Amino acid sequence: MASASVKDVAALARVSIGTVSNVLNRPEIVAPETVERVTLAMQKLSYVRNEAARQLRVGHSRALGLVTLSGSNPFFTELTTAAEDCAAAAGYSVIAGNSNERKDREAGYLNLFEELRVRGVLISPVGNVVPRLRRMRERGIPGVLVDRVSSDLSFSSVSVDDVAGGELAVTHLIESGRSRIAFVGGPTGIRQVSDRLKGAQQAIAAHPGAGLEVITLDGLSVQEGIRAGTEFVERPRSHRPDAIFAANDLLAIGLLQAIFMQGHLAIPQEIALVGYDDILFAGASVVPLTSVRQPSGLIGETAVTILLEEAEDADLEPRQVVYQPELVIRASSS
Amino acid sequence: MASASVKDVAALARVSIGTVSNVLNRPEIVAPETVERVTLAMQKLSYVRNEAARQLRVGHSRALGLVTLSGSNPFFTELTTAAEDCAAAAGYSVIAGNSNERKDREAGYLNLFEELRVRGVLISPVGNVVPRLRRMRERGIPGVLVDRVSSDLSFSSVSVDDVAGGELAVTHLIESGRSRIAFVGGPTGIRQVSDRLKGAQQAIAAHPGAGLEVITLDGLSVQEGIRAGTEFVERPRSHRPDAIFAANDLLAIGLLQAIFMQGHLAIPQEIALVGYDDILFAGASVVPLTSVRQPSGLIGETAVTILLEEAEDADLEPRQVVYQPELVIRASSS
DNA sequence: TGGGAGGATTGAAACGCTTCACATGACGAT
DNA sequence: ATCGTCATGTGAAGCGTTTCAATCCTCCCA
Repeated sequence: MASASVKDVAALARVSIGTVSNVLNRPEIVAPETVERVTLAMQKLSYVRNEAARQLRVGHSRALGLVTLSGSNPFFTELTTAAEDCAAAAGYSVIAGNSNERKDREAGYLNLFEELRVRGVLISPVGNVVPRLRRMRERGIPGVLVDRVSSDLSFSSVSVDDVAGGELAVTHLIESGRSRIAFVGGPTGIRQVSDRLKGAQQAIAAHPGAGLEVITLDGLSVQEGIRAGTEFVERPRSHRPDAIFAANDLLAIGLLQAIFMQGHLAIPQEIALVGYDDILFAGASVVPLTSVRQPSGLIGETAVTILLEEAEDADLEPRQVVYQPELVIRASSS
Repeated sequence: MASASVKDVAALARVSIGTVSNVLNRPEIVAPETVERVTLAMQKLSYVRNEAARQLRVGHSRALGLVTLSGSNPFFTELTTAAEDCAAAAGYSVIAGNSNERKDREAGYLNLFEELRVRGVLISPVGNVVPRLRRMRERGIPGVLVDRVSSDLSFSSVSVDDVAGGELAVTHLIESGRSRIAFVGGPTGIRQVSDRLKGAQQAIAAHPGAGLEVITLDGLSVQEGIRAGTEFVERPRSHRPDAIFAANDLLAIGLLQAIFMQGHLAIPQEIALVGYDDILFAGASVVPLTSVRQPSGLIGETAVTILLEEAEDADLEPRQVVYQPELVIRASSS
């Protein structure tokens, strides 16, 4: 049974299809009793508007596209949920996908969003998506960068000061008496990672006597953390750092597993550990994790708000919103 | 600048629009050199197909809808990722939303999916969605239940035997010497919760001397777990259970925080703890968590496969796939 | 009584695509 | 030379909306 269309509703309510469309979109301009008759007809036929037809006519959809970096990182899950809620309040839905840090998946989602003619795109990019976003903007699809600042400031962005976060973390480690510090991070191509590293380096530079070892990994997962942690455990004590700053909490949890549970090294006594993101599980890990907290929900909301404004008015100046991170100190570092 | 349409491409390539559509959809029936000319024209104009128009014409979209119970539960995140991958392999995209255990949000997503004319719906339901799904199926949108069996078997489902899981968990607790066991779970309206409880009760019934206390909560979050755990800690020792079976890992982690970290009761010595889902963080929590593992990815894949088959052929008999859970024993219970 | 004003409704065009019956032409078989 | 076949390409219809100019009433005022 094919579903009913405006035409069927119009026939049943004995009005024109134009009127049906009006009660759907501007009920205030049609006579109350007509509204009622049409509404009744819609119920009888259990009419459901065909979004594709609407979209074809008006030129764009009621959906926003969102590409995040990782599906397993609760930071992005929280961000996504907040974005959905905020969008829903404005009558939009969010189509969310995660690139898992792969450029091909990222490109795949952008293709999809373009075919779908989404109203706008939120993205936490892996590769250099700015040229691509520029092309999309020329066609009326604005973009907002999330958790990342556009290098040339031509796009709005909502981010957290990752340099400050890195500095916060490492300064804390130094001030609590550590000096041989290791930074463990994912591909340095990811801005968040390189910024956190930069912050770490600044903290080191400000404190003579402290040194930084940089371990570069291929990703930011628990698995990678375990791998890196195992490597630390295998070293002779004299070559081990006395503190580790991990580029995110998943990594930190992996390090914790390898160092504390498998390697039996005391945390924080032998090695102190600081993570990043302050995910829900950070406070509940084997040794509760000191972590740099980012306002994930707020980021999502702000990004959606800005995106919708730009969708309304394409000539808006790009804005850069930067939130400040906050250090949450727990047992893993004190 | 409005984006190019088939008409523009056709004009530039000096063919009819029908031919352009053919190179898009059945390139094998058009002459190779024509294909090339058209492809070139598409590149020149950076043509992007308008999915809404395509969909309007063919009657349904290339998307699947997915509603999960919770966005913060990694079990569903893993399931979603697997479903996305599986759908992508078949040329479909997944629009995922989570109800956060709220019926209104669940209904909202179903509305959206119906307006979008998705090809099919995967759902892990909160309320009784069967009548709703039935209506959608009459209109050509099949549905598959995920992590839940349809009460009347009129829909296909992919689930895990939650009764067996509950039995597994509690039998393990009893066999390791506990007898005063508490079940802590979210709203009993959720099938997963009531099934796990039923399994727990079966295990108790099979072992004379063991007793079960049932604590019912409003949700399955870390927060709720902390609340319940605090209550246990405040009790006099004689009224405390010697083991807790939590309906999921988030709850268990909350319990852990309240009992072990705030309440300073030894786990597992004073209270043993078993969770459910074996999420990524279970093995890395304060006290590594014994948990019942479900094949989350496999569930997602299977569900998508079945759904797509039913989308092809509406007259397929509904199938019930039930996977068996597995107990992963860690420090929190031994 | 004629004429506006203005509210309510109508009807048709257009959005961009797919589909399908049909046209065209080349070529081999008869 | 005629016909059928096959490969290729064409053109128009139609999917379900929204939008907007045009029409139709009704009521009020001069």
